[in-house]
Amino acid sequence: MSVGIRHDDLRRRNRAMVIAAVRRNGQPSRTEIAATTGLSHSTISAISSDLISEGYLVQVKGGEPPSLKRGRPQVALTLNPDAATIIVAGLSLNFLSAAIVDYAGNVVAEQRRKACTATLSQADLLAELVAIIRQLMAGRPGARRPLRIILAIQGITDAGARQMLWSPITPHVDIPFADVLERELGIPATVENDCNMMAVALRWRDPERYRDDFIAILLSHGIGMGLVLKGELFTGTRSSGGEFGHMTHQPEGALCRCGRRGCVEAYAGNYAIWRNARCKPEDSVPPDGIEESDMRVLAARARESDGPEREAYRKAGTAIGFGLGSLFALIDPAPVAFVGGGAAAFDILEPHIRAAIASTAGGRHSDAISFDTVADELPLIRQGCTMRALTYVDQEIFAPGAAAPSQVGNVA
Amino acid sequence: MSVGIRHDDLRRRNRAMVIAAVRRNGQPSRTEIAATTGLSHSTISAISSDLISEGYLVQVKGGEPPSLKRGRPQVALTLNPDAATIIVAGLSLNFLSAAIVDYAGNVVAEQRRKACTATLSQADLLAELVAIIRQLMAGRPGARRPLRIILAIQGITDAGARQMLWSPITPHVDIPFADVLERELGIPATVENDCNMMAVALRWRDPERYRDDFIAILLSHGIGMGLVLKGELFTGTRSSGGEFGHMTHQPEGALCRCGRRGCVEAYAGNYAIWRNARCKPEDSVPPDGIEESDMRVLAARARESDGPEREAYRKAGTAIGFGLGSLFALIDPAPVAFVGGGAAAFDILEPHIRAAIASTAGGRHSDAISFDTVADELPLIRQGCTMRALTYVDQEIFAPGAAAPSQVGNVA
DNA sequence: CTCTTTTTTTCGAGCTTCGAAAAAAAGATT
DNA sequence: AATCTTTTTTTCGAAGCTCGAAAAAAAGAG
Repeated sequence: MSVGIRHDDLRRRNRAMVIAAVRRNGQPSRTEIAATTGLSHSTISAISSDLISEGYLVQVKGGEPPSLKRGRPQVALTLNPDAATIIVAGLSLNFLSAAIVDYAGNVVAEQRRKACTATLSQADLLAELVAIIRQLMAGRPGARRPLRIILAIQGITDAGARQMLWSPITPHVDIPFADVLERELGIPATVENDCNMMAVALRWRDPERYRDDFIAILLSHGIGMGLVLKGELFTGTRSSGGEFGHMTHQPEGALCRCGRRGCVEAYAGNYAIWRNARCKPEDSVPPDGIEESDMRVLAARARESDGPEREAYRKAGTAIGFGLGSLFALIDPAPVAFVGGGAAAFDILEPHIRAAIASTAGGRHSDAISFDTVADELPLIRQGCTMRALTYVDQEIFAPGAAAPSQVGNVA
Repeated sequence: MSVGIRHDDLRRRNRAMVIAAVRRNGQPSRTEIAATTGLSHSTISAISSDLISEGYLVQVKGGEPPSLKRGRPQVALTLNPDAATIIVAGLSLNFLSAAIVDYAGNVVAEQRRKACTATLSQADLLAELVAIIRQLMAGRPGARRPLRIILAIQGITDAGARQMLWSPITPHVDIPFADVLERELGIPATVENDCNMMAVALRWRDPERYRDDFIAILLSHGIGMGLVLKGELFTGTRSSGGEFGHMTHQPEGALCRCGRRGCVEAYAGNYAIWRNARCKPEDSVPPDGIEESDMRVLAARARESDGPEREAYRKAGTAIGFGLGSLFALIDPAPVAFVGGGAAAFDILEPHIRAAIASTAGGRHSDAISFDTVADELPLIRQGCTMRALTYVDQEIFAPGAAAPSQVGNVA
């Protein structure tokens, strides 16, 4: 059951609240923080003065143009970039990346590397990952140790963000990425699903549009989803969950990359569109290695003439639409952002998506649902990871046991 | 954004925590409360002494057998039944009910009434409901005003629990039950979906089995669901949500009561099983007024011989299974309780449900999923409403503005 | 009747937040 | 240039909360 609030929790929570307000707001003044948190000016003054002397916040001197109002000007507070660093890593098909990001969210250093993820042994895959991070850290000798590693992978992770349970990019399953990274590098680590990080990023990027309830759908070789409900990232009970692409669209239908039949992805993933456009049978083995350029050709043909390509996109849109209809039956309609290469063909998909949704019970008032597209998923994933990891760090710094460091040294 | 914790919130929250601990635990001692809440003995002592003098808690004198341990015996605390009352009302096809329940959860008085909900005007339906509650309260002259009304309806409610948006029991939509009840009776009211209340009740009834993540599915004329995820009742963004029965099973499939096609309910609702068992076409208008006894006959035939009845149950089980598979793709597998008349035929449904789930991507490890049946939904709904309303009352009593009554008078 | 054990209450210490007032830092006005 | 206004930020005492330690209470054991 939920636990009572101890007296010393109070300050800790309110400190974390101030940090969160600064992270969200960018450069708020003490007065603005008091307004958003509802705490009194005296409390905010005391807390922010502590946080400044501990090195987490800094005052922005004359950064902004002098305000036109009279009265004592507000002093903007902002996160001290030197307060901490984190490592943001990404693992996708044949590609590894890692970056060092400072406490304010700026990328400080970066590494990219190709690796044949599909054929590497589990040990070698892990070794590659550790190596790229080591190399990254070696580039900044003398720097303080990063406080956290976050790894985004294309695939299903467990609810505790410790392991990858399954991924299309490697035949291995249940890879304990977090444990290995922590053991090898001595830094707390978590593994996150890439689509979930997309959703997190959208929330930071455009809080007006993507606030409490929205859906991010990745249209790529496979179909992924990140879902925010009531302001919280939605995850499954045991895994990262939200496997929209593997909801059943047609019982006993087309063969999916996951080995089952009739999944949404088996109609709407790049490989499925390609398979249908080339008139291959629905139960043929899903092909690999389709380039984005191939998809652009298919999309162009579909726009041009009413041939098998157009039919393939119709099937894709219908599958996505019925999937969304079922999802909406559970959660009610919400704004959807389509992300990734497939979003470039959204103009072809949209009418079929809307038609399918409209024919479902979940799709009442479906014409009011707002759709949006974001072409490139990688920057979104990177940003989502950054914000999530920094939020973790914030929580940890102000956790019960954390001894408040009296001074956070400048490294640069 | 989330708001800071004020100093005076502390006591209020911890008081609510103590009440919650007593409600959950039944008759805990101060020591046990201290253990479960994590607060110190001194704090619990102070808070519970306040709550006793205010009349919310009472000490149980020699209720239990003297413990075999030595030392000062623990004094059990329990909720004072006279601290408050609430009204629990229910509205289902052609049937209204209402009960007065005390602060400890005991039913004090009850009323039932038949009314032809399908043909009543909206005004008359509301009038009937107000009348039955007035009649109930008239039976206890001099009693203090109930603190809350909770109404469970078969149908979709809005996220704010103010209105019924749609229901199969009446042609009217968007009925503002809560507002009308509040205006007519002057008591805060909410409207809840009946299946959600089933889930709430299961959580109180068997917290061992139904704790953080589980699913309650109502098998009746229609198909409903109540879903608990991460210990919280799951609702849609705008409505009560969780309309499992209206996820799409077969695009362009059988005609559903909701007017759409291919919903799970159009295969698994009583009317759908009946329609298939009688070999009516899938697009024939869903029949009304099928009795539970009719269904028992169909189930018996299905058990007996491999005819259309068995085929109808196979289709029903398959639809439920594929629906669960899609649900599991989103939330991962969780224990399922099948509730209501249809649960009596669960032996016929189960193999088909399991087979369908196993063929979906969401159904990995599906043989480990635990299924359970509860025959009668009405007591569950009643209990769920009771606990939900009392939880509301607890929160309200200890809300910021609430003046702590120095003494809660005994009414009996 | 005294000792031991366990529960509950009491009491002072140490925090925290808050409101009011003071201080600080500007522009506006004379 | 000096003073007045306005707004932000800090300071300070008051009130309230939780905690730990010690005391009190209430039993069984010896």
